[in-house]
Amino acid sequence: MQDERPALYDVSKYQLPAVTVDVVIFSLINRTLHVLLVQRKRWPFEGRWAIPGGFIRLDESLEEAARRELEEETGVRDVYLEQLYTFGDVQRDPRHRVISVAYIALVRADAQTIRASDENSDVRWFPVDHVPAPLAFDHDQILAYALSRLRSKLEYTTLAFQLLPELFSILELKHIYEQILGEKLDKGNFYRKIKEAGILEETPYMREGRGRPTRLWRFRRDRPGDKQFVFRWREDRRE
Amino acid sequence: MQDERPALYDVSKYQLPAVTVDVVIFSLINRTLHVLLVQRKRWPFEGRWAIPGGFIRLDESLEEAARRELEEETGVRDVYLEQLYTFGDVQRDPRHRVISVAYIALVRADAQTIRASDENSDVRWFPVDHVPAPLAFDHDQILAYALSRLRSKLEYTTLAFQLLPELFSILELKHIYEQILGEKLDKGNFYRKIKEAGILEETPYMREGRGRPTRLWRFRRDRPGDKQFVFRWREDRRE
DNA sequence: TTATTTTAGTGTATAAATAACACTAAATCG
DNA sequence: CGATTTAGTGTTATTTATACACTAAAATAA
Repeated sequence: MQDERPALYDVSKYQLPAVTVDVVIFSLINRTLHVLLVQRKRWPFEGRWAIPGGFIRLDESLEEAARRELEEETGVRDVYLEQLYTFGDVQRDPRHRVISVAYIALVRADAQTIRASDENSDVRWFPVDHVPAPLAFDHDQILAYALSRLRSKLEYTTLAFQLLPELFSILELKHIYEQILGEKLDKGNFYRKIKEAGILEETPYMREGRGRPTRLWRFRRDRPGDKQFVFRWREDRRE
Repeated sequence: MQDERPALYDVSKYQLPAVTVDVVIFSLINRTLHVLLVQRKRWPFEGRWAIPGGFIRLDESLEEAARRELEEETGVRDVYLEQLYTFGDVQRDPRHRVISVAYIALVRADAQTIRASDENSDVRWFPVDHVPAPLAFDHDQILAYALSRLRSKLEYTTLAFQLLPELFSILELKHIYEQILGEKLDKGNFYRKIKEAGILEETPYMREGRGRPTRLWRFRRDRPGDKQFVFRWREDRRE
């Protein structure tokens, strides 16, 4: 118990579980939150859709494995990535004991280098409220947890910006919040809060549409470290 | 990539990392937040203090492993347990690739069945701001993260109650908040908020001390499911 | 060419939550 | 029996949230 780790030669004495890294990849497509799923071709759960993932290699960290997986599936580098939770129930995979470290990735709307475009692909984007349930393994549970984490972090982090392109309007940002929180927000209050937060940088650009043109903004990465960002929309949330 | 999991016989083709479960065990001792550490007896990090942990067995879930570990170290069952984070840097253990799933446990002040009492033990409680740093492996990092999680969850969960005995005074509860948050709270505002939250149940008991005796309360587990518990002391926190 | 529709953006009155701090209460201590 | 100690309540100013009405600038329709 004290010396809980065996010496090197001891490792072989233990039966080891397999470790995978699964990445719940979100993106905004047509103003709707989507998640990337892959279709399984073999037993178990043949034909079911699953969260993309793969075995960890001994020479890469968990996050490196997640980034590799992400790039393999989407071709995208340089995205927001965050560890979600580790799922380790004994029977989650019928073949072998598998422990899965789940990550969340947010891919920007304009970074669509993705090979998941055509209808017949075995890699596809699904709107988060229309996934082909049940998913393989315990992936319904993982997805549900990822969404819940997304919702709760939206309010006190700048996470929403990770889903937007470089330039965006304030109402587009509001739309993301509404998408993820699943509720309407007041326009005036949104404008006020987001401006007070001081995390937006005005650009000279406008976008024209049907009504009045809209100003485009960019996310200020260089935020003056002094005051912290808090952006709370509701009080009664938690994970 | 699509079929990211090999069939059963394939598992042996991969080199597998070892998986441990480490449990950061907190308790309140003499009104101060303490963490349980064990002293290593062998290389690597011989003599250094470490967060208790052990290898996962194939027939137990992650949480079961954490509970087993916890009971081995403290003799305590029935405690608050929550998964913290999974640490998997390649070089965190010099012997072998080890991925560690860290948990937080909160042990109630009155449940001191612990064999960590005497000074010469290799299992000991340390005040969280006086741990014998550096700890073994990356355990300084794990402990720091555990504390930060504890702080942020304190405000919107009933987590603090897990550290208190069955009966406690409101000022004792306030003291826990101050311990963990590391700042003084206003007495009047604390009384008001905790009472409005409706999570305390008054008991007929009092405790006598030097000044005016104090009323004892108990935590209401049977909270009427309707209104959610929010108990925020500061706005500018996150993890 | 003017009225209507559409989307963008601002302002304001009220309600609610928070923070600061002064006060009262019940016991022991000297 | 007054001072001290710890417990607990009350009051007010300030900040923040909420609801909702208003103005603005473009396209489109009459």
